Amino acid sequence: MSQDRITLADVARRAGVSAMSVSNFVNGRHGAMTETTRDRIAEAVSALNYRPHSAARSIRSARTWSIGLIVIDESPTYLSDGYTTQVVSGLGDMLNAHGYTLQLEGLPGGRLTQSRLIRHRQTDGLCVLPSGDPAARKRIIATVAATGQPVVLLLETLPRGIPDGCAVLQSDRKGARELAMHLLATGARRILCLKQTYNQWQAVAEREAGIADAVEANGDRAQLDVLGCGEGRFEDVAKALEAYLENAPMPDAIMASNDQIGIGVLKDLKSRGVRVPDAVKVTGFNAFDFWKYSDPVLTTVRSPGFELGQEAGRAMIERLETGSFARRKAVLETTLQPGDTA
Amino acid sequence: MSQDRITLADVARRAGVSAMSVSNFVNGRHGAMTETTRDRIAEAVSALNYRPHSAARSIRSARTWSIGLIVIDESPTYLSDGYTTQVVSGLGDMLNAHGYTLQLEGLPGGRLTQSRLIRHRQTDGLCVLPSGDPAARKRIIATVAATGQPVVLLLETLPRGIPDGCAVLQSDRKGARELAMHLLATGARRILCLKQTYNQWQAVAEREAGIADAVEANGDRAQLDVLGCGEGRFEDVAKALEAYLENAPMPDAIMASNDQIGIGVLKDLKSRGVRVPDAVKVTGFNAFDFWKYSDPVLTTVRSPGFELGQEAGRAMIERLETGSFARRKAVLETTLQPGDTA
DNA sequence: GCGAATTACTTTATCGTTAAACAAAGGTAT
DNA sequence: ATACCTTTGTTTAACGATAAAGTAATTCGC
Repeated sequence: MSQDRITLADVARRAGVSAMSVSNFVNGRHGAMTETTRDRIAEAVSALNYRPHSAARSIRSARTWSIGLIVIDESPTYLSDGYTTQVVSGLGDMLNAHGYTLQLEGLPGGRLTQSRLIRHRQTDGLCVLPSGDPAARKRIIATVAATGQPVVLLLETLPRGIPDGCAVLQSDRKGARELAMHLLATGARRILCLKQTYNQWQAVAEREAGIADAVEANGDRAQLDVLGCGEGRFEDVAKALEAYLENAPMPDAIMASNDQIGIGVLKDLKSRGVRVPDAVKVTGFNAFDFWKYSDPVLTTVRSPGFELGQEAGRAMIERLETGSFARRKAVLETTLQPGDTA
Repeated sequence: MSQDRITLADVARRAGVSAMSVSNFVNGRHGAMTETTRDRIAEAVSALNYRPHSAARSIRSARTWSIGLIVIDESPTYLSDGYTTQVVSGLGDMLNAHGYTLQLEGLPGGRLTQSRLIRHRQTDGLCVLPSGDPAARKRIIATVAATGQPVVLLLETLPRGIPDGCAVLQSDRKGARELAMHLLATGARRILCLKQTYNQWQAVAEREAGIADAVEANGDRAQLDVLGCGEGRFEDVAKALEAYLENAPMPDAIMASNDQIGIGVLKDLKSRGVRVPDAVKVTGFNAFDFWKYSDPVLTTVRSPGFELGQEAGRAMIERLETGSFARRKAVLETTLQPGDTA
């Protein structure tokens, strides 16, 4: 079976060359190398099943070939949000394709200082998907930046004072504004925005702002109410709507800050016997690839989660290979995704 | 700003002690240490913002404090399946709580040999979520085991010849059997099983076997047909059902191998005007926490994905700390999750 | 009151790799 | 033939931590 702890020296001994030559071979620098030498090293490497010791390599070359992703989430199931998983997939995909490894860590904002990726120097750079209120998010970013490592922020603008950082965003505000304008254009006047308040991402605030933009552009003819609904589970949505409708008439449109809430709204309205979209229009915003499973199919906005992760990886790799970030900010486009509910 | 490259020696110099003392302090061995010394080291560590260099630590201690998870998936969005994300969350949660880091890598079975986690020695152990046909899965497991690292298999039984391994499973067969028995007990005779054929997990085969168990136990009174539907998207489900119904009457029950397919079936039947569960009973098997979003709510089986990930982490940590796996196999229970469709 | 054990450290050697400097052999220009 | 590259390697000295062994001062058993 595979004899353990095979080192460069073992391979070198068998191939009858120096350890450095083996190192050069393993790292793809066979430019200046006789075919004979190359073959003998190749034979020895595969015969001994040599596997480079990453830590030893890292200590000398000052590169770990590993990138960390810190997901700030209040729940232990920090990947439960389908959007997050798309981001992770995209990032991992890009990193692996370029020879980097992804180290993943999810924790609540309050426990950030316990993060191993922050406390130990074990990555070449850190990506962060922050959540929390604006002050908490800023604190989180400052803590990560204090490690001195390159930082890529996901779904969060780069604050001043982060010299070695970059932000990768998506057009949440614009996407939400266009969705709202569509509703207003098709006759809606009173809009209710239903947003999650559990994990506060900047993107969610942006969506709210985008809706407000559209409503304001319509002057007095339109009106906007905003309602929080905690984690956004069915119970949360039902409770929030119940409370709202006690003091207000049914709105013309309900805009949810993500698809999960949107589907919750659809369910609740169905149980009330309210017809969608005739009586009330409903929209989501797809935090996950979920809209098409609802019945009727939810009108929503597609978020480029996978691409966002990829872009973050690309930016980080460029930074590591050129010494500085190519740009301080990248914005990916959201796209309106028509359905049957608006 | 944070002066980079602070080493143990720098901290030791400032605190007026040896590097070893700082090392002991940082690693929590302050048992034998004067309060004065401890305080001076603590001051120096925080004043210099010292962060241990993981690679340097690893090279001497032969521990990386990092565990790899290899997800075999044919799609680049290897976390798109919600069940997988639960597993990753659970594993990450358990590892982080015990001071380990998670390194995540997703790739198709055919590209396994390019895996960095396999080619490099950079983790203390490897967890694998295999997919593919049985022969491919076996090959994958053999490749991973050949690294000589401890292996934990997820949703896959441990083949012979893997001395340093462990399997963490869930009772798919039993869960599916009970679900099928419930259907048979409430009058179903002709059952159609609709399964994904894209990422072939052992768990999916087990579910099919469980259904077959129940049908066989009913002798000639019951009949089972099995149909593949590719990735399990709506189009796939619709096409598969269409083809089936050309040569066969509508079955009494349709059992999907996961919830996504189950919801696809519900949609398709609704478009055909078939009433559920009166005309046809429908069940899923929750690969993701999804059932409750369907309308009507899908009758399904809860899979303990998060707990499975946790258990895998626990097993691996025990292995690393005691030198051998406490048990070769752990099976977590699935639970019937009643809904409105059966 | 003396050797043995304990406490609180320090010293030394080393983990496996790579950066940097060096060297020998062969080829080219002059 | 001499000087000067180029090619194809080798040698040496780290990188930053920890295991293991060592040491000086104190406490303890009897």
